[in-house]
Amino acid sequence: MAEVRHWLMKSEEDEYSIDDLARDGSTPWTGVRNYEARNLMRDEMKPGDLILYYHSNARPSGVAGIARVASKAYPDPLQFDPESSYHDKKATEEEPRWFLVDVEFVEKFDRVVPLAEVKDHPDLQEMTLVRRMRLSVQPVEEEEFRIIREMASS
DNA sequence: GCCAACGTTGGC
DNA sequence: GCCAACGTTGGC
Repeated sequence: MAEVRHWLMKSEEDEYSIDDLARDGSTPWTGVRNYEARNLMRDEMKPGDLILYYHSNARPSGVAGIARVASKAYPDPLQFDPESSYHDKKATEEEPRWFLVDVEFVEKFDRVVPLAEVKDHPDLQEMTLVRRMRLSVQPVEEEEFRIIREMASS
């Protein structure tokens, strides 16, 4: 079996929080409309990979828990839905443009690890979260994942 | 709510 | 194919 990889995925707390994921068990990660984020989901993620669940637009923003990749990549159904704000009229069933994976709940942290603490930690300076503000799906090193999980329980 | 960062679009 | 204008993300 291939090695488990680690990721970070952002969700606006008001839109879909770690509590929503805990309630639902799992959810299709709809609405990603950034090519780099799409490519990671489509080409790199596999079932069993672990995810830091990040709340954006929150008070404070930060890592709220852990989730897991629960499916292979498949086309985001909302791109075909004219009623959806995620509709993409250039996408067709034959040639989908946007892909997603299902994400399942693993655990909610006892406390959110705020972005400010991540930015302050000397061993987390290379994280995409610190260096590039606007990518909503991003790779995380195993060591970074471990450090943040530890920060949540201290 | 403001606004900086930065990805995307479209005119040329 | 450059790059200015535009739109969105997301911290604060």
